[in-house]
Amino acid sequence: MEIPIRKIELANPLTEGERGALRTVGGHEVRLSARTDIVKEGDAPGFTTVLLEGLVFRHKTPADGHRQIMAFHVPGDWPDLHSYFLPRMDHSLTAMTDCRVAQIPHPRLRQLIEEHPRLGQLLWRETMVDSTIFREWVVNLGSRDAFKRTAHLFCELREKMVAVGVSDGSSLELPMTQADLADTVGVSVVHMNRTLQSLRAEGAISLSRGRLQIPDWERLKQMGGFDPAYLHIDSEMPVIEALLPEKHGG
Amino acid sequence: MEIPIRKIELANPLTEGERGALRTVGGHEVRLSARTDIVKEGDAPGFTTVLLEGLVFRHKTPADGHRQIMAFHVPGDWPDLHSYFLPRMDHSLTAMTDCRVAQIPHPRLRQLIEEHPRLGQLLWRETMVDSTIFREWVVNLGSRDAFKRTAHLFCELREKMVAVGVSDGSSLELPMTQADLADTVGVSVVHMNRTLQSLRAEGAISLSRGRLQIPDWERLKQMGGFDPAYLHIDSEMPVIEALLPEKHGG
DNA sequence: CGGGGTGTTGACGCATGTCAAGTATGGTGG
DNA sequence: CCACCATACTTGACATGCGTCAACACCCCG
Repeated sequence: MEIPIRKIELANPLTEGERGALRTVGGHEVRLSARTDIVKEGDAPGFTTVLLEGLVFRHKTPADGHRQIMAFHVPGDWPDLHSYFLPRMDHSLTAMTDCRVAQIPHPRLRQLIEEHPRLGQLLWRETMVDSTIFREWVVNLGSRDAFKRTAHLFCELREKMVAVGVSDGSSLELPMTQADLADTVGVSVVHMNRTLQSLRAEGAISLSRGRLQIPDWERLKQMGGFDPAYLHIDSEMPVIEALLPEKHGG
Repeated sequence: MEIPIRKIELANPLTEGERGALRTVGGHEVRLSARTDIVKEGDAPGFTTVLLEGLVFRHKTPADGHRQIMAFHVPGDWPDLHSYFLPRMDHSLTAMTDCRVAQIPHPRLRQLIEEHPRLGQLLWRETMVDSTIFREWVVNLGSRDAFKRTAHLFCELREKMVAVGVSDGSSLELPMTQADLADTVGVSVVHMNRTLQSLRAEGAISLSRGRLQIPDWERLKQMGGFDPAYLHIDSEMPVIEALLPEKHGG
């Protein structure tokens, strides 16, 4: 089991010791078929999940309303890391495609963080990037119409997938239904259908058989009012240098 | 300058050493008048802000759209802690009322975290709670109508204010305009005005001269479909016990 | 006493929801 | 290979939540 480090390393290169620690952190690897729950709202899982392969999403169905999807995750993400500090899940985590995940027991995670404090800080940074993305979703849902919201979502998915190397930027594997998209963007299925037709008519995308094609990336970006800064994909993390083992050891 | 620990301690009591470290962390105390920016989108502040007194909010105005308010913060919150790892601000932080804040230079923060790793973890936990709140805002904006969204917002503000002791639960000081509320809930000013009238007509609230009255808390909660679990106000943080200095020292 | 920000109201239009009836599409069993 | 079914997608007609515009009322502050 090899935990993907590509995404973490975008912020700061790992040392050999840190890579080794991740390699030997333990936990089991699990294969899941599409549409199965990994953890459910209300659960208190004793482990943290690292996505190795596939696409997963987080969602919640409030008592009074409809299901809302709140995040999609790509390989290298730790989508329920918060369960380490906030044991009770306030939403569910479900596989969108067939997936491979690593499940790291919390005690192992604690050991990892204690022995490699810089890894802890890199994960903390991941938590903050996650938070930034949710804020952008708030902006998206609160201030844009269905057309822009949908374009923006596709932009985000593309950038995240390109960053971890599962897309070349011109097309992505997106095996979700229009109902899934509707519950993400906060519109009805019927309206999502019409929104997708507009996007197609504008030549911004084509979407069929689970694959999204992006013939004109600049155009799609412009339609969604997309500014990738919030993803912090290549932003530096200056303060952590001081914790590098090399700095202490010589 | 006394950094409020009440909120942090809800998760886990602090040791005397940790309290002392917070007390002597340094940085200056600053007074701000209402409606002044603390940090702006695009800034790379060299410090982290702790709110000591007052109400602040975070917001962003995308190039193509309207201002979106994405968070309100109460005393004890660290609203721009992320600037420690993600230097470039992707949104602005502004005082809603006259405020007192502490500005802790990042190097001091690093020192604090290195010397008191458990404090670092408690702050990491705060980051996760923050993230949880943004997710709930996504649910709120994506799956509820203006009436419920507004009721839900008031519920959240009440609970946060009660938790840190600036409200008794029956009324709160909320000196924001209807335009502010509209930009939070993602509706127009006119519609917010009508929504507030409905809430008043239902007897759920009254709002005037900057004060929100909540005559029937249970009713308001029910109208907003509000479940306070996501605030994690009194949830435990079990894994951190092991880092308590007492456990090591005896 | 005047003026700017804030709150309120009505008329009207558009984005989006709901309902209902289809048409593809893909998987399964005979 | 076909018949069948369930699920997804699509379309039209209509209802409604919400936005926009414009006018006016209120209120604090100078």
